[in-house]
Amino acid sequence: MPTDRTPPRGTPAHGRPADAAAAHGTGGGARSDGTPAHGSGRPAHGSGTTAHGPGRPADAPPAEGVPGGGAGARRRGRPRKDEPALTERVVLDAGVRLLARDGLDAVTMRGLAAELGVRAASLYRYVRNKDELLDALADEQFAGIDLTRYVQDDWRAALTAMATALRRHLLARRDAARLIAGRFTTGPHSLRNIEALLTVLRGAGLSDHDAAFAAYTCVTSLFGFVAAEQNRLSAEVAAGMAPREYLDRLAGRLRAMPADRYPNVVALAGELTAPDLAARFDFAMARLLAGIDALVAAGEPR
Amino acid sequence: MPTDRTPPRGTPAHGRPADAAAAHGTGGGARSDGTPAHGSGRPAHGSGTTAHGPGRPADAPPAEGVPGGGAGARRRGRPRKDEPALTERVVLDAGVRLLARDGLDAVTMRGLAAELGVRAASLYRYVRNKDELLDALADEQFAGIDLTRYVQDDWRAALTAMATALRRHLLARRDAARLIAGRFTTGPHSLRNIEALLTVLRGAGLSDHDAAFAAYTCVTSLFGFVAAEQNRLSAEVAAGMAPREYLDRLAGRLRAMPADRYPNVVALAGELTAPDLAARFDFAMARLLAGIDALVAAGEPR
DNA sequence: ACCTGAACACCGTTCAAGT
DNA sequence: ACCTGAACACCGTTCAAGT
Repeated sequence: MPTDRTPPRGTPAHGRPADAAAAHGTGGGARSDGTPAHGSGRPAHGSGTTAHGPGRPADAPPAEGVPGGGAGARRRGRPRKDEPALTERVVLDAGVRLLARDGLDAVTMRGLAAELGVRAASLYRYVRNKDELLDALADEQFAGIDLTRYVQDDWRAALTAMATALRRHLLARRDAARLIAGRFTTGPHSLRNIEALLTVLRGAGLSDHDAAFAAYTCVTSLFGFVAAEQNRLSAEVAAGMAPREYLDRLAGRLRAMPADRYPNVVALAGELTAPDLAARFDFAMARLLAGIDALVAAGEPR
Repeated sequence: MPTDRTPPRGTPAHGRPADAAAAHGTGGGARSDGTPAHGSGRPAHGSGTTAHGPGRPADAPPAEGVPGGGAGARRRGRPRKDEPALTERVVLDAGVRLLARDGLDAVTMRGLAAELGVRAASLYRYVRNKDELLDALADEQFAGIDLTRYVQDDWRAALTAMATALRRHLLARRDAARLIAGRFTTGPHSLRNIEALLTVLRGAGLSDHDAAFAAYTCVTSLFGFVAAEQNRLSAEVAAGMAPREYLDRLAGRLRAMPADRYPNVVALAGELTAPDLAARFDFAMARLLAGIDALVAAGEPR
């Protein structure tokens, strides 16, 4: 249960870094241990049952602690064999693991190095900087989902299935939305899924122009929705409340607003704080589909 | 509640401001909904020109290096007068200024303190931590826009005008989307605009349930779109390229993909990298409107 | 070729101590 | 009551070394 929270007071609570974009100059910032183990209900995330990409090393061994195995004597240079020990792939996989396990704020160069039993400076042989690492990590979030399998003749059914699967996939990945929303991804995994989306939209009869624009609309809307959803979830966790309590409190706040200035907010306080985000998502996607349908219908007559 | 536990360890006198506990961890932050004046005339938001609250010392000298004028002797305690010198409002305004001028990554506690001619530790009397500061800053991004003025009988026209205005507003604010997309905002400025949106949607004839859900859909979709747009823009900047060059390069990359595996991506490379994001936004909003229209139409007959 | 220690210039946050 | 210096435990990144 998510109830155990309240930032740990012994340790400095470091604010949320708002991420790490700056390629230069000032670093990103700190990590916030404010977030606990990510207990909020929902299907188990981590490595679960999702389909993997093609020939990936899969979940890989969890990075052995210390090389050499002996005493604490760390020597310079590299240890023995002339196998690289590190590769870009290994670094990236460790990043994925770290992100899934401890969240985005725990993904630091030093932390990642520790995950690999190595020092931070070593990583710079495999990634240009942290920003590039996060870009790669963002694309990597799509490694485990292949929308191609949802392609079918009934375009409405296909789009609905894709949207549902994508939402579920992202929600199951810690901080995925926060990571993705913060950068512009055009990596290989993303493209595979765009391809599937375009297949369906063109199959529905949309023009090239409309298909491309509709795909963009679907993607940004879905990301926007899931980002908001994942943020709300972590706001609940940060507040140390169960979802229901958090929402009830919010509803209470809304209802307490001056009714002359916010009549609709007050009147709809209940609806606005409805807990079932899956229903809201279905609503959103249904509206989008209906909107696209209008375009399909307009094209058909000819 | 994360708020009340963790009493200050050493000093009993160091209790945090009473209102902080009352306001609760959520978005709104420490100030309750009353919110001080904050003229927010909207127009010039740039740097020096922002509207001020009531009796503020105005823009104040940009933090003179040394007080007293003489040697580098910074003394403890506060200097002379017993006016507070800092208030929550002043801190927040400085944050807004810093964000607008130097971007989100420049908003650090130390940097903000420097902006105010003060040391970082002083800020903790006015904000609980950086995360809360950013929450307040996120809501503050909506201080300068009032969607109420776009309310009108023609709901389609109203929604279109609102969406356009909101997009333009956010795009004009450095890193606004990145800031907002990363947190769940329920502050006073946000609520005012939600109110306007709900007014229009209910006016269109939607049920309470549908109006609330449609509002949520509009907001998350729009944020998703603008976040992607602002990210792309900053990706261009980070790449040090002109927009056209950046997109041409991207189009080239897409066209170079294996056509057997990504036939649609390759075929639509041009459309997918179309530079006119305003057109894409209009497309997205038109689809959403059409989707909502289907709902309105379904409700009307009865 | 690959990894490291050490350093640099930053972070957020706490707290006893000044005025 | 309000602000500060100093400290703590972190950051990202560079670079001259070691092996």
